[in-house]
Amino acid sequence: MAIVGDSRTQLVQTMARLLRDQGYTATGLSQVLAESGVSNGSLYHHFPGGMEELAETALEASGKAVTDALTRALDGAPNAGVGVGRFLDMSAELFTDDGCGGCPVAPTALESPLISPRLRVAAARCFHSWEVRIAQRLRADGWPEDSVPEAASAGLALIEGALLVAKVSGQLGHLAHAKRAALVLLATPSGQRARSNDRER
Amino acid sequence: MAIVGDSRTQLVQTMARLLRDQGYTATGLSQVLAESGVSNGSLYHHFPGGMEELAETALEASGKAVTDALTRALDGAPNAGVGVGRFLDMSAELFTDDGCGGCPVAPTALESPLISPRLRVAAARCFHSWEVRIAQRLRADGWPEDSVPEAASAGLALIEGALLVAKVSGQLGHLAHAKRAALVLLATPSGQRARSNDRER
DNA sequence: GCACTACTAGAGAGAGTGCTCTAGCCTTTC
DNA sequence: GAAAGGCTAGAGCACTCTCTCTAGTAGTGC
Repeated sequence: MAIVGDSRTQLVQTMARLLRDQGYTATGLSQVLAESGVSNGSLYHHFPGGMEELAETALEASGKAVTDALTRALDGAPNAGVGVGRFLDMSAELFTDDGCGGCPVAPTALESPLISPRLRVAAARCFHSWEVRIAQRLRADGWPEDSVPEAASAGLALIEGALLVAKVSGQLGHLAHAKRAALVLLATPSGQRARSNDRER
Repeated sequence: MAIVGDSRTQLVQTMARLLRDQGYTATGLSQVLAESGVSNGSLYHHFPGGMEELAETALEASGKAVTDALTRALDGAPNAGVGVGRFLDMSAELFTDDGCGGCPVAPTALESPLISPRLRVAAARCFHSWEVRIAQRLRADGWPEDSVPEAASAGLALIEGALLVAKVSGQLGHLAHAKRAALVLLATPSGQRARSNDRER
C-alpha cells in the first residue's frame, strides 16, 4: 500500500479547485474523475454519499486552508487591518487570467440554499470560522468587546466582496482597494468608532 | 394580441429570480418553463440563443433594477455612506427565511468564468454600473478625484460581501454591520484619508 | 376568402447525468 | 499457501438535460 487515501486526496483537491472555479452544480462527476485520474468505483468507495459528500469534504478542506492562511497573515501583522490587507495580497497572487481563483467557498455557498442544505451549512461554518479569527485579532488589538463583532463582520464582508468583484471583473485592483479600506476599518482600536455613532440614528 | 412580450416578460422575471436563488447551472430549463407557465416552443421563439441568451437578458434586467434602487437610495441620502446603508436596509427586507434574496448577479457571476464568458461579461457590466453610481455620488459629496475609485470599489465590495455572507449564514445582522462600516468608509469626504496613508506603504 | 406574421404547444432526439453493481487486483496477515 | 479486506476498474441503468422540429392557433391587411 502506497499512501493511505492517495486517490482520496486527489479527489478532494480536484473537487475543491473545481468548486472554487465553477461551483457545485456546474461540476460534473465525470469532470472530477477525469481531472483527478480516479475511477468511478474509487469515488463511491471513499465517499458513499456520492458527490454531495465529496463536495462537503472539499469545502471543509478549503475552509481550513483559508483559516490557516488568514491566521498566518494576522499573526505576522501589527494589527488586524494590516493582517487582512496581507491576506488580500496573498489571495491576489493566486488569481489566474482566466478567472480562476478567489474564495473557494463562495460559488458553492451562493447556489446551496435551494440545492443542498448540507453544503450551505458547511459553507456557513467556513465563513464563521474566518470571522472568528478576525475577531480574535481585534480583541488582541485592544478593541472594545461590543465593537468586535461588527468590525469582524465588516472585515469578512470586505474580503468576500473584493474577491468576488475581482474574480468577475478580472481586475485585481479591487483587492488593493479593499486592502486600503481594511486599514481604515480595522487598524485603529478606537477612533472612528465615536464618529460613526452620531450618523443616521 | 394582448401585451407584446407577455410570456417573454414571464420568462425573464422567472429566470432572474432563479438565477438569484440558485445560479445558472443549477437552473434547469424545465424549471424555468414550469414556474413561468411558458412552453418550450415560446422560449426558443423569443430567445433563439436558448438558455444562455435568456440568462443574459435576465442578468441585464436584474442589474438595471439594482442600479435604479441604488440610485434612489443614494439620491435621498445626505451622503454616499448613508445612501449605501439605506440600500443595504432595502436589500435586507427582500430576504426570505429559506436563503432566497441577496445579489441577483453574484451566484451566476461566480460560476461564469469557465462556464460562459458571455454571462461573465454581463455580470461584470452590472458590477461596473453599480460602482459608477457610487463614484458619482462620492464626487458630488466633494471627495477628491483620486480617492473616488478606491472608495467606490470598497463600497461595492462591502455591499456584495455583506449580501453574500448574510445569505449563506442566514443572519441579516451582517447587513447592519456592513451599513455601519459604509458610514465610516464613505461618509466623510476627507478625514481618515490622511490617516490611512501612513500604514504599511 | 386568402396570405402572412407572431406566437404557442408539445413530442421527441441525442447527449449527458449521478449512481449501482460485479469482477478483480494488490497487499497484508496468519 | 491461503484467506481477507482495502481499493480499483468500468460496464450499464434509469433518468434528466437542452434543443430541434412539426403542427397548429390567433390576429392583421388586402
